[in-house]
Amino acid sequence: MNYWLMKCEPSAYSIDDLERDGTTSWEGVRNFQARNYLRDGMREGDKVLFYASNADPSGVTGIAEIAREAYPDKFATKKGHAYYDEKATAENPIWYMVDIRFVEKFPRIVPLDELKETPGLEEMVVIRKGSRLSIQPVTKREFDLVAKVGKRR
DNA sequence: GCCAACGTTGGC
DNA sequence: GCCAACGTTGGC
Repeated sequence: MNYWLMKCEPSAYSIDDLERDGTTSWEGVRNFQARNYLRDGMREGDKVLFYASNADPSGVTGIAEIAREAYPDKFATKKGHAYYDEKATAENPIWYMVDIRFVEKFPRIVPLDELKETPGLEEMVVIRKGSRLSIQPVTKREFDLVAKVGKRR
């Protein structure tokens, strides 16, 4: 099993939205490295740290899991849509999406500051300066640590 | 809202 | 294939 961190601005979609919806599609990834992780790395059942970016504070708000493996991002061929890409075709979709399922909402957010201060998380991609990837791999150790901290209190 | 860091594009 | 220009991300 693999572990991931997925970013989203809560003004666009939050852990509360995911709890309400149960399952949601994850479209709009338009970065090749993030696309590769999503398409080639994510498998059904993989666990996800759900991260709120551009938030006050930013941080991990809960856990999700991969409900459906990568399939072509249908919005890439939808003309006029914000996620439209003229280079994407049915034969060569370029971009992919997955479905994720709600697992749990932490009783409290684990803010970025705390991730930075937690021993054992020094190598986490998300705490690195200038780390803008919206989909990042996480080790099992990192995942378990963040989950433990998030469930505390 | 600012701006540093980063990815992408396109001229050459 | 270099690199300047541009657009975007995301912490602050």
